[in-house]
Amino acid sequence: MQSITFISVAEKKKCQANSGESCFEGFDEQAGQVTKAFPTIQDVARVAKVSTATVSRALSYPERVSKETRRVVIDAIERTGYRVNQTARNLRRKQSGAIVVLVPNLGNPFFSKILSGIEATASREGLNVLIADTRQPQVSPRLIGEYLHANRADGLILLDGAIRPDLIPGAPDRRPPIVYCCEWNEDNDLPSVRFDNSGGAALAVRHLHGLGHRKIGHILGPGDNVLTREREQGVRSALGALGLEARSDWFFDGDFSLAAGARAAAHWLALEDRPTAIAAANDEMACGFISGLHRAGLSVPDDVSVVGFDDIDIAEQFIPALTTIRQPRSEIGESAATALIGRIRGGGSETSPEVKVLGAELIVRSSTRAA
Amino acid sequence: MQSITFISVAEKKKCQANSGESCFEGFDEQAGQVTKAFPTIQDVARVAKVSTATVSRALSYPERVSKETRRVVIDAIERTGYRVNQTARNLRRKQSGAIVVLVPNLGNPFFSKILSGIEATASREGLNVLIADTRQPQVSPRLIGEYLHANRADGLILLDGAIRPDLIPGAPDRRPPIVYCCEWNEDNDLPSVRFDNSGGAALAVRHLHGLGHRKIGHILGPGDNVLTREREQGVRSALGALGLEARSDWFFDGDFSLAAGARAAAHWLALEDRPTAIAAANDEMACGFISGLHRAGLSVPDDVSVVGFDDIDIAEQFIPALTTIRQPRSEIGESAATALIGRIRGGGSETSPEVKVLGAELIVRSSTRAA
DNA sequence: CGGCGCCATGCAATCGATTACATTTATTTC
DNA sequence: GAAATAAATGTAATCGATTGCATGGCGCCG
Repeated sequence: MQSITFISVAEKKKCQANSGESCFEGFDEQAGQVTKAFPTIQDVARVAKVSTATVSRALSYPERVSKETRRVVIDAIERTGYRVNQTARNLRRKQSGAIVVLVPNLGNPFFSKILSGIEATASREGLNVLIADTRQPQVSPRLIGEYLHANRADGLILLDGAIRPDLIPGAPDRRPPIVYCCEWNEDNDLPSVRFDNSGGAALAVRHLHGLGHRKIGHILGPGDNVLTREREQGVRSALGALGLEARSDWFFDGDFSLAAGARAAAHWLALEDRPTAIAAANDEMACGFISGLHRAGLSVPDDVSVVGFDDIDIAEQFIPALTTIRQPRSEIGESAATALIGRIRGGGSETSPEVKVLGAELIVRSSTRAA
Repeated sequence: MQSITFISVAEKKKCQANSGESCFEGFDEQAGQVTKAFPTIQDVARVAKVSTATVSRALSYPERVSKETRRVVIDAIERTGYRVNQTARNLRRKQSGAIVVLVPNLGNPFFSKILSGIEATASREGLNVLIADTRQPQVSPRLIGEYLHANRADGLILLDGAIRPDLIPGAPDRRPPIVYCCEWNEDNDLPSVRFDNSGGAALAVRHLHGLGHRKIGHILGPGDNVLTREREQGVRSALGALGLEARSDWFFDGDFSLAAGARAAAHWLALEDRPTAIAAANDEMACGFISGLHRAGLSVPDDVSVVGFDDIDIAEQFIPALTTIRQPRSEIGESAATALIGRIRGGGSETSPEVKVLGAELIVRSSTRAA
């Protein structure tokens, strides 16, 4: 709303000339035109010849005013070009009208679909979506703490499991409702919406086993990540259940990046006894792995089968098309937003489950084949 | 900030018991502990034994209060756990403290890096970033208009060239400063930050020409998009300058999607006289094209050379690694945010250029080779 | 020493809406 | 037809900060 001149110079002159009230209104009765840049509820009330309370009610509780009055008010709003000042409304209602989404690395396309789901749901509910990147170099815990405070947002969605709201100073009642999405933190029991990561990883392993593979490796995500642990654990327990060996030299370190996949390929190539199939903890690493092998003159799935995880856009068009574990990303965003909004509106007495787990699905394409 | 009980039941009792002021303060003098959930500037003033004006000044204009007072105020803020209520501040200052970024399809990873640049710059300047997806089905022009109004945001970045702020009803002085980013609209002259699209497309064509290709085709973006037109025009004029033919059956329709690239591949395969090189209007279509050919048993760059556009993450790890035109996406986001903030703070008297063009760069990888 | 000006601070109006409570008007009930 | 009840509207306090104006204290100058 930057700098505002409520009454233009031309109008001021007119004002001195006729000293009428319509001048202060900023509403030119003659022309029936809007002349004030930012009419307030007072202006509407004046034009509609009712009190501001009535205007407010006509907007917020239409059933509380008579049909006739409603019409008059709507009409006045249109004539003045009035828009509710959200800031004033929020101040009075003690809310911020926004939810904050804390994203680790906004540049990562994995999050954009989730964000899209969140945004769709939130905007449908009349909430603004504020985003902040938690991994920007200049972002201090101090600033994060700022976002976690209730007077910044009505609610918070954390896509970054490393953020721990329970560690910020100040009583928990200064925090708005919080929901983790995708990731979570094992050191607190805040509600979360997540995929069945270990189940998905198990699907991948069983798929490979079903194709006859008995030597199965895994490319891990970054060490400090909860998804990494879940997916690894899913792989290990599936291997165990199938009576297969989990050889430590077949578990390659990674960090969810394409480059990490390429590095894993180099390690794979250096092995004496190579696994015949690889389950990667995400699609990027699977692609990087395939790409690394390709540069070495090997081919997927001829030389090794590869399963990814996530089903990112490119997976389907990659060469070879990537067999992967699909997670409904847009859906998880919607689900997290819905859960959060429930908590915001519910005001504490919450009956919905603390943890919601969304199923994952195996998508078979061309990067896997019989051993 | 949802529903708030300012004084807990336990405290109320204590309050009746000793009827002291410290009760109303919500600050337990004995323990030196914070007991009020949301202390206000009044509480700080009381604890610091100064007026609210002084507290406010100590925060906003530290040089306006004495050193001693500043210390006392800071101390009181820490003891009470006070945080500025941004809503109240914004109301008084007639600002919203936020910029809105209107994105066409948030799910598209192309935008996430740009968003990241915008967010980094804005948060450094103390502005919140609000995002909205303009292509959600339930988003009406009405709602977009809501975002375009100055009392929603202090400024606006449009990543969607199809949005036309000049068409919304109401005087232009009800709009906050606006900057287009990446895309723009030819029907108005709002400031914009963009890449050199035609120059980039020309780079691609000259690269192919330099490799000896004389039959060059192009896969277009969606018809209504300004980038599509610029890139096509860049291709055509480069072809012209090199004395090459721009054959209409070598210009394939597309829409920036992977699938469109695959469709173009089908069309290419169906041609009698095929171009030996293709410049795609973006990387996704280039990948889709390559993938489509691969499924037909053909290979890039052996059978045809392909240049993409954008240099998305996957380009480097695609098989073959994609030759493409790199655009500094994060940088354009920063640049747009900087331009916008300049306009917000500058308050109208703006000297920076209305259109800023960022250069594009050719990245040669393995999807192109000599004819 | 009186007057001027500056500095630090306080008082109170203000931003623009919402809403508890009061008041008026209409409707129902006996 | 009077009393009770319900519906519609108005009055004014309120949300929590910022800031124009007023004031008191202090130093400086002639």
